Amino acid sequence: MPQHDAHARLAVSTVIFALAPDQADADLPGRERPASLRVPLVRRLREPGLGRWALPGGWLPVHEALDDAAARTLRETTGLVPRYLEQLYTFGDPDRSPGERVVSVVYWALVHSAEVERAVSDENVCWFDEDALPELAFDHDAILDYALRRLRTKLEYSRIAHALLGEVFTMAELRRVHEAVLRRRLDPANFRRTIEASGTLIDTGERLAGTRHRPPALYRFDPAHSPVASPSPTPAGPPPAASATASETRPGTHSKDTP
Amino acid sequence: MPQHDAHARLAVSTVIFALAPDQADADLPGRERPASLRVPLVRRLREPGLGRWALPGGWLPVHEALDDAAARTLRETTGLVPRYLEQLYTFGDPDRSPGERVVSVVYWALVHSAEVERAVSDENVCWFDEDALPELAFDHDAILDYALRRLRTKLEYSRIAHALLGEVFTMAELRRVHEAVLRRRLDPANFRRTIEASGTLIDTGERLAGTRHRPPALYRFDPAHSPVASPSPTPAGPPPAASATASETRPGTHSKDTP
DNA sequence: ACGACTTCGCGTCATGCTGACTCGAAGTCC
DNA sequence: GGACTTCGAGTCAGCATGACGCGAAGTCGT
Repeated sequence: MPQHDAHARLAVSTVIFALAPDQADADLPGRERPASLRVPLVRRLREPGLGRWALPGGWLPVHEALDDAAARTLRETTGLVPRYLEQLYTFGDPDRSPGERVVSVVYWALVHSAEVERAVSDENVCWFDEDALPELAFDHDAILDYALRRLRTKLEYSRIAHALLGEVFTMAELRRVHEAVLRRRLDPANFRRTIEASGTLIDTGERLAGTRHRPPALYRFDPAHSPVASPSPTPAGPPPAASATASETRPGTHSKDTP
Repeated sequence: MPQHDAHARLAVSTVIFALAPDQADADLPGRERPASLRVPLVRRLREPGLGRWALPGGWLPVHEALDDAAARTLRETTGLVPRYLEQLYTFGDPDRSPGERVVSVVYWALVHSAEVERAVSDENVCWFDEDALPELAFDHDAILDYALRRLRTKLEYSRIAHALLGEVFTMAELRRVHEAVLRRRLDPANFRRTIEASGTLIDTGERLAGTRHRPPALYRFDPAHSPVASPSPTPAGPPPAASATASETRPGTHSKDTP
């Protein structure tokens, strides 16, 4: 007999990453700062954890796909439309939330800089620098740590940095994205060589004017290389067309399930 | 007002891998067969999908951790106790299961050969060869494909092959595990060099007698190297201590949630 | 007993990727 | 016009990996 609270509730949350708007209003001569990642958080308006910062998210409606729910709650709470959205992990410890049992399917997303400008930002939605995070509600700290690790490792074997940039960009801009994510300086020459060898870039033939030095070439990502052939290659990514299961099966053992 | 079916139901399933018991009763002189992976499946005894093969699993009890539920349902349905268990992905398309909405948190596990002997195996639980799988219920085919890809890619940067072997093993046995997973022959000499360089093996000093050739050394995995320092290294693995979230937050937007 | 046969275990060599570094090119700013 | 900046291409050394050779150490057959 199913009681109305005999099951865990399902929530969907998302960790969003964006580049900190270029070191504008920097007092130093514009160099040396490796740029940093920023994360939007929302303030909780209800118990438990009232008043503390948390990842944007919401309950999962019965008829909505997980991906859709992640994208929707993201849009509703922060106004952001992600360029990259992938499932991260499902957290479900019984004691994570005081009160009822909540299982959260967590996604992680990348948005590009321009998108950040349009984003909501009031007293209840705020962007935090990666290394200046407040104390978060529940165990969202650990989730954020995990998402950061995933972003760093995934950047090394996948080409997802473009999701943090605009349509066209210079080699230096792309390199600074990598530097911000990996948190270390990269040699410009070697970086160029590696990227060009990967074949994921297309030279637009145009150059960026207005700089106070030699005008750099503008590149664009090869769309045929981003969704690197849906089925097989993306190893840790979301499964291709796969997306559903139901294993309410206990053949050998009789369960208390209603028949 | 929460109706009793206003939410999706939560299930937990597991994809289990083991090595096919060494090419015993092989008619050929024992060589050339690269060994293969085997997967235990259970027959569904209820609708939907009655009679078809599916991944072992069950409903998630309110107070049980996800990992525990995966291990328990695994034990109950197949009698297996995994050596390695990690969350794979959460599948939750609204239309995956006819009838009600079911979201499944899927794990993947490795068990070693000896464990397979003790495993349940009747008309409702059966082991299938990786490339002789039956048609599965729901979209469990896609899930299995995804788990295989994860196993293959993870084997390359992590040392998890030992989970498919016994306590001690020869270099050739370990190599054959890699060959079975990666589905290609590996050079014995180069394999030895790479493994030894990784420093994850301990030479027991003993040798395996009874072979019809030079007796190979027996190795054991360095336990200090398997859980490669919990916190940071394991990139795509399960989060270290992290394990819980609750993002029932919709600050900017009023939701239908009960306050 | 002894040679054939097997795999083990250690070695070399060539190749390719990566980090460190150099240097001319091409703009802007003073 | 000269100083200054970054761009973009090149060289060189170190390290990991694939291909391959060969003596070592057992068992099996005659």
